[in-house]
Amino acid sequence: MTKKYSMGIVQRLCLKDVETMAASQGFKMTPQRRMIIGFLEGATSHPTADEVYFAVNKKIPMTSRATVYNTLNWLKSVDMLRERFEGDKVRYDPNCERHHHFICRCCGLVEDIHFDSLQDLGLIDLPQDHSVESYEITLRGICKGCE
Amino acid sequence: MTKKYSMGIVQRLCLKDVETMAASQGFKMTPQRRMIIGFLEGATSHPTADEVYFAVNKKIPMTSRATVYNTLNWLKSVDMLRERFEGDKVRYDPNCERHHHFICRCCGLVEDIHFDSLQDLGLIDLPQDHSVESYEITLRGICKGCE
DNA sequence: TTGATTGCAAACGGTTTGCATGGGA
DNA sequence: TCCCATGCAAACCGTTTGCAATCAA
Repeated sequence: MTKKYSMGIVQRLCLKDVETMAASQGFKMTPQRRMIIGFLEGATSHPTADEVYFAVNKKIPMTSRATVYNTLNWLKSVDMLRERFEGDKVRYDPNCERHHHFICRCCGLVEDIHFDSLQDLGLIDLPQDHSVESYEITLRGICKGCE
Repeated sequence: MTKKYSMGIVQRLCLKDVETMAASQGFKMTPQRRMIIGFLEGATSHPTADEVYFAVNKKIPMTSRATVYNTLNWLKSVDMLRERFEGDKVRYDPNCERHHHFICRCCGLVEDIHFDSLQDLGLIDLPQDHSVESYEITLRGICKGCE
């Protein structure tokens, strides 16, 4: 499964975009894939593979872990899903817009921070020795619920 | 192994500090621990557990993986070592000073960026709903070697 | 002396793989 | 029809655990 797909700036994973991409790249849509994508679309947090597995099986009690991983890796390989390591597990982030994160050191909550809500760093300040293409900011602290 | 230790601001993992901490907290120093810490002290990159294991065994050919993990977790639990997920594996960062990172999307190189070399964000811009204690910036791009 | 630390090997948990079956296009 | 995707189970791999032996303090 090589990376063949690029659609420019994808804001957020959505079924419609995946259908388009699949059709043009020769991938097949299946009920399982639609369920998985549907769940990710609506996810406000950053689910783990297992959370996807259980959520999908609550609706269609017949989706194997292999299919879940296969689908997640497929979406990752076409840049429609991001993998992040948070706390101590891998999580999947359907938000492909540039954004930052807030992580609560108490409960592990991860919240997206809209890119524009933090000031732009300004490329002038970035180190010159490497070619920097993007950046993201991770804020750490205590969330409202834990305070 | 509960977290009992706090030494204020630790700049960078060093054997001397660990010896002091161990003595005051009732932990024991062993040749294996000294080797592992010695390796981490001098590491310019962010080694994986396996890299530590092989590096240490090159010098003392008798340190088990269990001991490596045990020591890494011990240092982590007393805030003298940080765990990071980079690329697709867990890595250990002996630099406990506030700093940022540059990650090469081509070779996976991780380089520390001195905190002061990026402008301070200014807390005014941070979201008000959670209590933000710190932040770090991850720069992504292509390193000099890969260009 | 004493109990923390070690090495070993088995266990564990998340992810991937091989293969035969099933189902989109 | 064709071959991509699926389910299952086994394999894999990094990490943790249980236990008896060892050794730092």
